[in-house]
Amino acid sequence: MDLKFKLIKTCSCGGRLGEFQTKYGIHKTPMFMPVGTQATVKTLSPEELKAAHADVILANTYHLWLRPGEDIVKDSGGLHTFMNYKTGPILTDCGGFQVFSLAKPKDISEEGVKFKSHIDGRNLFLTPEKSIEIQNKLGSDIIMSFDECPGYPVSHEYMEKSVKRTLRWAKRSLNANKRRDEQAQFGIVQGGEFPDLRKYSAIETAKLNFDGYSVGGVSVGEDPDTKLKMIEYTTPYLPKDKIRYLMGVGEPIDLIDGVIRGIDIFDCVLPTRLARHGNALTKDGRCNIRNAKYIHDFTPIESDCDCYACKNFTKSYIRHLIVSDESFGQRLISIHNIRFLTRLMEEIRHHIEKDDLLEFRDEFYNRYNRGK
RNA sequence: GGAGAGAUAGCGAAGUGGUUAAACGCGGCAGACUGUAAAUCUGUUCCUUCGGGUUCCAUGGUUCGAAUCCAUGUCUCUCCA
Repeated sequence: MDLKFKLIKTCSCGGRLGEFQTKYGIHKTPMFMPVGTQATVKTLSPEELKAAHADVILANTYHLWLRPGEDIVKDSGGLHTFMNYKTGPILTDCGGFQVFSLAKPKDISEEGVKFKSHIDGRNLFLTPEKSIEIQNKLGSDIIMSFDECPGYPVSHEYMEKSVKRTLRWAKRSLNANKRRDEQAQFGIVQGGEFPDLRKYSAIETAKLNFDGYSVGGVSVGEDPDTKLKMIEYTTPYLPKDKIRYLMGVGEPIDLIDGVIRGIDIFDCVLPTRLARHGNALTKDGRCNIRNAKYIHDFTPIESDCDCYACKNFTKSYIRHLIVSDESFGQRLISIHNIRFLTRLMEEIRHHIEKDDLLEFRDEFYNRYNRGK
């Protein structure tokens, strides 16, 4: 499916203002996508996601393959129907990251990856073809090619081998997609911290003519400077008329820095995971709502935030819920954190338009880190 | 009135002569979290001017040494009248 990505403006610092189209409408970039691995953005209903201005959301091939099984989702009418998410597109990740993050042993060969189920320990074999077949059955709007996500650090020698294999897997993933007309497909660039490999991976992946390109292998344990370099080594070699997707990055300042380096869309578990652990994102940095200093704080998490949590509840109350292990507290902070990031993206788009994104970046950075 | 059982740090609960300032859990106080094996994980939790000080109901005793043994007292629980 052609996403009809339109690059509206590139600001002087490199930030891109754009939009793309799906049957759900026009989607503005830069954009943040919340993660709903198991066909649910944890603790949130589709209505709450919409209210938090979530647009595209993620789901995961690996998890849904194991449970409930892609055929169940298909029989239900597809992922949108299964989870009743009707207001925006769904992107499915390919399962490559799970091969990286799940416990060993794993055995990576040309054919695919042998590893063990985290649920019952049974042997699994995931290949590019299998990943795409599952994603075809899930019926997401954007699917990801199967890649290897090496950790950090990894030797240049290994990374080169891995990048070339991921490239071969990208071709196989493309050939395996039986629903290209309905499901857009992205390729994933790897290459770790190595400029030559990032460049090679970007150029060669771009030759395959995907509908968009991901920067993968980021946020796998590297330091902040290296993370930015990984992006800088990649985006110059990606086609300008296609979406660039930075996978797994969601720290507010990283989103701005990513946009400055030419990224259009992001996904991350951070806002929802932090929320479940009692951390609210604010312009003044993270707010650990469990802290005793909020016991008597009857103000909202952020007074200028338009989310349901901030419009209706105080820090004192939300703290009480979190400390008491009440799920409503996790839900309220999840709503806020997602809205915080969607609002941040709105601001980023605004500042690309005004062409003062770098100034905004510095202001945001200073305020966000002032308490530290 | 009689017979048993017990009292350990904020709470619950180990520990029956030294390596015990006292396991473990909860609670408290903080921290981490980046394509979700995460409503998870980590640190810390008697006082301290960091030298040390004072602890296991109370008091007295035995011992080189006691939360641990003995005596008395106080309180709590169970059962029988």
